[in-house]
Parts: sequence; structure tokens; C-alpha cells
Amino acid sequence: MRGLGICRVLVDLGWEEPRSNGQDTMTQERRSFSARRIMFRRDEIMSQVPVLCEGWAASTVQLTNGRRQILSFLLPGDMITAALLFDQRLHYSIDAITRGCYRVFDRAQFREAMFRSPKIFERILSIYNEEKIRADRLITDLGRRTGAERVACLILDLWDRLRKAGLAENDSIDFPLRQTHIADATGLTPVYVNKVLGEFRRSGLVTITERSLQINDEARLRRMTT
Amino acid sequence: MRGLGICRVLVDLGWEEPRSNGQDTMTQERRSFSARRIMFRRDEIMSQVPVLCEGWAASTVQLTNGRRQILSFLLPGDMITAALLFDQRLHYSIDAITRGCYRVFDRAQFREAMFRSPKIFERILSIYNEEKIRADRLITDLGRRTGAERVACLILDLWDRLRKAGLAENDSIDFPLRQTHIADATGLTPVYVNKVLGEFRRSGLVTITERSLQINDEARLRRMTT
DNA sequence: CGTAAAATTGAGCTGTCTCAATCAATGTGG
DNA sequence: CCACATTGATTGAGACAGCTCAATTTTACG
Repeated sequence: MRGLGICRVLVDLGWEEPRSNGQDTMTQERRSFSARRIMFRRDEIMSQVPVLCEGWAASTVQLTNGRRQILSFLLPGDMITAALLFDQRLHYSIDAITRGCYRVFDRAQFREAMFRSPKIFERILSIYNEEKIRADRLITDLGRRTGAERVACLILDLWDRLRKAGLAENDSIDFPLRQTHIADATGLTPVYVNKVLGEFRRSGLVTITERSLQINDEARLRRMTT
Repeated sequence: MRGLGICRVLVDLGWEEPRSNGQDTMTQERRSFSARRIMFRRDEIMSQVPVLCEGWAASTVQLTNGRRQILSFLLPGDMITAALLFDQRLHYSIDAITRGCYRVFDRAQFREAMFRSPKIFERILSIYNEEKIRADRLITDLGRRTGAERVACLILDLWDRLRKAGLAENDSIDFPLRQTHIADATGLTPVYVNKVLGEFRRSGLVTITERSLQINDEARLRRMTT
């Protein structure tokens, strides 16, 4: 249970106890969402900043011809985006992947905390920096890597993030993504993703069951991403 | 000459007069760089924040197998990246495209200004937001657009940025990019970029001469990017 | 148990790449 | 001011990674 149901960001800010023991002043009500629902729409004006407590989501962009790109996956504990602290307009949609719940916090509240404490200021900005670094990495993945490499990068990225958040079992992680999600995140086709994953599985790299992913040969997988 | 030689960011901050009339207290010496030089290396620890005054540069990532990706182009007046205000480590290299010059400013000086004035704070963060928005757009370009579309997006993006910075002639812009740069920015091959540009030229979309680009049919070009 | 969503597989097809050669432009040293 | 060297642009032929279309099987779930 460790790590589930609490929002890492808020713990970092000291707004929530690691072992959440009930009501504290900052606790907002949880809003729940169901799988495959659009949570927020592109260009929506957000007066508050949502933070995921449980479940997975994705920031997505829809092109006119139906093509879809996933910009990033949002894991339990993630703020939708730190950009909302500085810009009210959401520049992409947020789509739920699983069901889950989130809380919302006042931008003003967040910002006040930032100005009050340099440590919180640094923390928030480093969260935003991480978003940017991950975006830059995705750019080079999409621009200069083959399909198989991209899928490997994605798996390892999720692996590392979940691990760091304490959301990984020993050698496997919760993995609710459909192959369509992987396709939209890697700029590939569901059919092709299926072939890549089939290769991975057949060569003993990973084991994917309905809702979990196990990495059998991390070294080899990582070698694909260098 | 308008707009050349002064750094937009600094004007925005009130650190430099729009019509630069000599020495003021904030003016640092200009450092010049020559074309095709690596200006800063990935993972370099930057104690200061460089701002481009003249010339073009690019933030680039090199993969081990020689593949290269350009994350963004830096135009006259651009800060290398606002991320340097919050994180000393540069996460990619900066390569000069043309020759030009830049100035450096103390991170501390910048940050102090941010804390002193909420307006400057907003301004800096909105610069960072723009970087992030452009990165997100590039992700969807690379993930979900054809080669021709990507090139069109790139041209229009540069066009719009130069225009906004007051660095465009009536209908043409200074365009020092080699086809290799376009290839590395769009995730394509120089050979293929050449073919795409050939198409564009032959169909009367754009006219490219040695160092300038002219858009002949903006509407059609923009239609490719929707 | 039936139905809808997701995964899998196969057969072509095409956008983009690789390789390679040629040509144009620019800069450099003598 | 010329000859050469270097960098970039152009073009063609063939190859292949990844796509489309379409059919089939598996899984989830009310």
C-alpha cells in the first residue's frame, strides 16, 4: 500500500503526511474519474491545479485527421502539469487511462507557498524542469530512434518513474497501458507496436500480462536506449 | 537594424534600453562565437545564463550512433534556456549555426529580479512556458506528421518567431539554416529534406536563396500544418 | 453467455532511408 | 587573383522500416 493514495507532490510540500491519517487543513475532497474518460479538455481555463492521487492518465493532442499524440503519461502522485501554476490555460487534453481520483488545489495557495519558502520554490521548479527534460528526451526518441528503441525507452522511463515513486514490486510494475497508448506515445501504429512487443516477449526481454509488466533482461533493454 | 544587437529578454526586464545608447550598469561584455562551433557542452555546469544577441544557434542532442536531434533553434534575443535559472546543469549542447555574440548574466541577478518584481517573475516563467509549449508541439510533429508536414511546421514556426521579434522583412526572413539543420530538427535525412524542399520550391510554396527564405503561399503552407 | 474492446497475424504498399555519384558554392593559402 | 579544399545541394536507384487493410482470435465484462 505504501505510496498509494497519497500525492507525492503534497508530501514534498509538507501539505500531507506520508502516512495519511485523516483530515488536515489542506486536504481537499477527492474527485474520482473513470477509465477512458476525457478529464480536461485542451484550452480549458483551469483555476485550480489537479494532482493525481490514484490511477493513470495521459496528456494528449488530437490532430484534425484523427492522429493522436500522447505527450506524457501521468502516474499516481503527479501534478497534471506544473505549467498550470504559471499559465491558466491547459495546452493539451488530459485523458484518463484507468479509473482513479485526483484532488485540486488553488493556484494561489500553491504560489503563496512558493513565495513563502525558497525550498518549495525550488521543488516546484524542479518538477517543472523534470517535465521539460522528459519532453526533450521524447523529442529525440521520436526524431532519431527506431520503433523498437522507442518502445524500450518508454518502458524503461515508466519503470524508472514508478520505481522512484515506490510504486514498483520487486521486478514488475503495474501496467495498465493498452497497445494503443504505447502507439500514441511512440508515434507508431498499434499494429506495429504489437509486432515490437511480440519480438520483445519472444526474445525474453519482458513479460507482459494483462495488467503488469515484468522486465526480464534490464541490461539488454537499457542497451537499446543508449 | 531594428531589433538587431539587443536582447529582447533584457529589454523586457528593463535591463536594457530598446535603443541601446551605450553603457548602462547591467551591460556585460559581449562574447562572440563563430559559425558551426560548439558553444556549450551537454552537462556543463553553468554559473551564468547566456543570452543570444546576434546569430543563430541550436540546442542539440547527440546519440551514440552519430544520430543527432535538434531540440530547438535559438534566435537573436533568445535566452539559451530559462531552465538555467532553476537548474545549473545544461541538459543538451548548444551549437552555433551562424557566427554571432551573446552576453552572460548572473543567475543570482536574474533570480533576485524575479523575486523583487512579480511582473518579471511572470515574464520569465512565461518564457519558460513558451519553451515547453514549443517542445510539446515538436513532439506531436515528430510523432504524427509526415516529412513534408514537419518541414512546413518548422518553416512557419521560425517565420512566426522572427516576425514576432521584428526580425522579418516584408515577406522574407533571414534563413541561415543548412538542409542538415532542417533534417536534424525534423527527424529526417538531409537527402529527404532536399526532396521535400525541392517539391515546395517547384510547387511555388517558398523561395529559398542562399541566406533568405520567402513564403509565397502562406495559406497553403499553413493548411499543411493543421 | 453474449458483446465489445483489445490483441494478433498476414499480405501488400509506401514514405523515408542508404549509398553513391555529381555539381555548385564558398573560403583559403600562396 | 587563381587553384584547391571543404562544405553543402542535388539526383537516382534500390532497400526496408513501418504503414494500411483486413481477417481472426483472445480477453474483459455486464
